[in-house]
Amino acid sequence: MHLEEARQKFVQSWGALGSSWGINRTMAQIHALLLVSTEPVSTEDIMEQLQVSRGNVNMNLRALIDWGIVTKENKIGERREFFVADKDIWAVARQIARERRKREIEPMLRVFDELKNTSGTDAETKEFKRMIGELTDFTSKADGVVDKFIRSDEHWFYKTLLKLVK
Amino acid sequence: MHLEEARQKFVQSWGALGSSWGINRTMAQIHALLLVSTEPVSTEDIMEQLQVSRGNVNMNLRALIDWGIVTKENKIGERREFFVADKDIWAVARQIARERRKREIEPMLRVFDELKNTSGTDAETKEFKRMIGELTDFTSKADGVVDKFIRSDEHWFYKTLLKLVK
DNA sequence: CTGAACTTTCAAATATTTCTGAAAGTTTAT
DNA sequence: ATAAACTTTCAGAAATATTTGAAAGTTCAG
Repeated sequence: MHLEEARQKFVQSWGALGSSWGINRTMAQIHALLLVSTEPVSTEDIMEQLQVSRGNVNMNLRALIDWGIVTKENKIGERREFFVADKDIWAVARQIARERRKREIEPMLRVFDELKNTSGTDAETKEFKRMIGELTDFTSKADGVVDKFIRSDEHWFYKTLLKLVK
Repeated sequence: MHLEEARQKFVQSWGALGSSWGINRTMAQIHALLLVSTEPVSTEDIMEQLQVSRGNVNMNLRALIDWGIVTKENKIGERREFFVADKDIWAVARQIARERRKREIEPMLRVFDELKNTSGTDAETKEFKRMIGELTDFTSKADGVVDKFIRSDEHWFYKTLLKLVK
């Protein structure tokens, strides 16, 4: 398989994976494209390579920047903007973990907290509260692990992983 | 907040969380409903409580059964089927991890494996292969952690978590 | 075997998400 | 100040995902 075919295959697969994790296909594809590009890439480049509109590229680039895994870059003597993805996979993973934690785990824990105050002493209510309690417990523990991961540097995490996978 | 309101809020939130993780809203809502139900629940019950059609409930129940986190239950002297969710959150999490591993991590590793064979000795190709190598490394390590989690019982995982979160 | 009770299927309808493209906005050079 | 070069916005269009509902299928008691 030659480079262009491989790159294309990677972009497609990364896009497909993204969509099964609640990330839109084009955003994931743009990210993939930047990941495997050695040079900073312009909006036009992306439009051409992925065959999508300027507006689409612009919006998804903003989102990637917002997630903190892509940055603008200015080439001297060039008017237009170029973009690069953080190439450190561990840093990208930590950043995504950080964002999803903020956007999903924290709000869910807040909901659970509210639900703890459900009134009633009947068996149904007790059972409901018990389940919410278990979910809170589980979610908090998962949150703890994610938090540790976010705070870790690669070295720490690598060592811990070694221990974990034996 | 009284029980019905709380239950409703939980079902809504679980549905919303599901959709940001690539699980369709109704499937997540049905799961939520079963999670907080003490008694086995019939298709009709779900239709009524979530205000969705019979076909929709049926399809999503099949999917939940397929994921291995919901089971059919027959009440004696009753013709129709009832459904219950596995109430052990850790078991549910392990099951979901197992399925997503099979459906997502494994195929992605297979794609990476193919991409390793990209021909070419130029700098671009080398860089591409290096990135694929890093992604493979990262994904394999994540896979190792997930695998360990899947094989763990709650006790083991709880202890490890304690170590992890200090 | 027949019909009642229930489940499954799937084509069409609906809802949701994503994308386009052109207009408006911004920045910089002259 | 003007214009060229580029970026952003967003209403409507297109694509995708989900849902409906009615017909077909299944099971079982009588």
